[in-house]
Amino acid sequence: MPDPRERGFYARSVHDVACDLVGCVVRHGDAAGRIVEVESYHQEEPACHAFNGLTPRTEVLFGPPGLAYVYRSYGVHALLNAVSEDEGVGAAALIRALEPVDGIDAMRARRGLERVEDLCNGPGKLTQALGIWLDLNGTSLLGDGPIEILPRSDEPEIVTGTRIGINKAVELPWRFCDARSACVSRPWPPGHARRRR
DNA sequence: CATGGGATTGACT
DNA sequence: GTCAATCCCATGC
Repeated sequence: MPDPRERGFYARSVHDVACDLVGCVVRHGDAAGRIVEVESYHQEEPACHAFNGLTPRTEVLFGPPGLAYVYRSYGVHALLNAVSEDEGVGAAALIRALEPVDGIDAMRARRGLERVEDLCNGPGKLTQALGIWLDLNGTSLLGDGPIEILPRSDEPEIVTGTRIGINKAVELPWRFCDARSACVSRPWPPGHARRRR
């Protein structure tokens, strides 16, 4: 598998990128977490911000692969994506949940919560826990910017499901989760350990 | 220029 | 299960 510190990792089908990001580690400053949930978005499909073409908001989405696309959601939260596919194609992998690895006390302080499972089990939660804000939109994820994504140290068992919180193209199975992680956001997809009989 | 709608979360019934 | 917070931006007149 390609290395997420190289641009080629992101210059592939956004679905492959999303799937391969599960198990990788995101670091920002002293805080880091293992990715346990990712969704893919592509310009050909109406749930993607790039569906309506190049606008001021989506400029980074169409930029070179390996950039962070950070945008404001519901006027309140920052959501972190990895820009994927070739430059000029609007596609990105939305990082939706992490298992805290490093800097857990700093995460607790930023989140105002104690339970480790609740620090990063949602896309707006993990940016708050890591201290990632909108000013990091457009920065590199390849190790030469403030946010870094490091390779897997193990091979996760991945379950797929439909994406969360959208009302267009809801049927596409473009959500990828670590089947065994306790930090996946709800609702859990079919086949997730917490949901098994 | 006015309006409507989110790739969410946390609090509450 | 419901709901408000909150603000940028895409859309339409």
